[in-house]
Amino acid sequence: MQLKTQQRASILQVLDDLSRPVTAQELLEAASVQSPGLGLATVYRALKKLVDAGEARKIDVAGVPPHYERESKKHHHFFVCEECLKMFGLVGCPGGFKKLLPPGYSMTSHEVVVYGTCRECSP
Amino acid sequence: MQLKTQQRASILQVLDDLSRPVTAQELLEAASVQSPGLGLATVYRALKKLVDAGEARKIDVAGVPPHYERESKKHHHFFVCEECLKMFGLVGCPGGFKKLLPPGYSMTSHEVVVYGTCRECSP
DNA sequence: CCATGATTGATAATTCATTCTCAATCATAG
DNA sequence: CTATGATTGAGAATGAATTATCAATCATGG
Repeated sequence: MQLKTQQRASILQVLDDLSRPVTAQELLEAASVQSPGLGLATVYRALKKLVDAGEARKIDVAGVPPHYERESKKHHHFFVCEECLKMFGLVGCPGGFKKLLPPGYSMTSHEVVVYGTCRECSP
Repeated sequence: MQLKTQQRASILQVLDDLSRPVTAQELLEAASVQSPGLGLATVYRALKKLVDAGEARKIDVAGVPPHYERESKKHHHFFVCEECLKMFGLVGCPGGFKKLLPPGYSMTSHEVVVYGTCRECSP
């Protein structure tokens, strides 16, 4: 049986409140405010359950460690700030990716990552 | 001083001949035909030199181990076959990524990965 | 309130890609 | 051909993310 614990509640709340993808470390630090002494293993355990349940997803992108975010049906692309290395979700999509495929190839999904400077880090 | 060895020649030739990004393992297996007994460390050493010299580049993409390809000024996007997990280069780009950015954000580069089924794996 | 099984934190262990170590071998200038 | 320094292969070592272990603690049905 799945028990309700303060730790998991904090983790889920932080994942919701910070509305951008975060690393397990970021999540640990943010959720530790609510749940002092929180352990990294607990963060990973919570993330694993959420991902398995389809309520969160892991995002692997070149140049930064893996990030996690709440599953959402909307934005599915990402921005990585080269200054602070934070990741942000992007809404919308240019489309037109199928045109890039050679004959005989078919597309099931696609991923876009934009690198640059976020507002906070802009001069 | 940089010596010319059979191993490095094979590695470079395979990287050129297979005109698609490959993993260090794939490279080892392919180059072993020409250079029997080739070691993985040698492959990594050769790749490191090529990357440092700007003649090859490492491609990190979600779902597959890192791949390497000869540096080229042309295609810069990738296709990953979900069946055989091979990676292929794609020519062209839909563009229009800057439109996705919120105000205050700027773009320096972008990456696109298309997932699907390659010709070989298509029914 | 209590028994019981779930959860937790700390840390060891794992996994994978990659680099290091080192003795043996090889390429090449002279 | 030979000395010398570069390169090699094998396997150990590393670094980073993640998972397993285990004793202690906590949540919850009864």
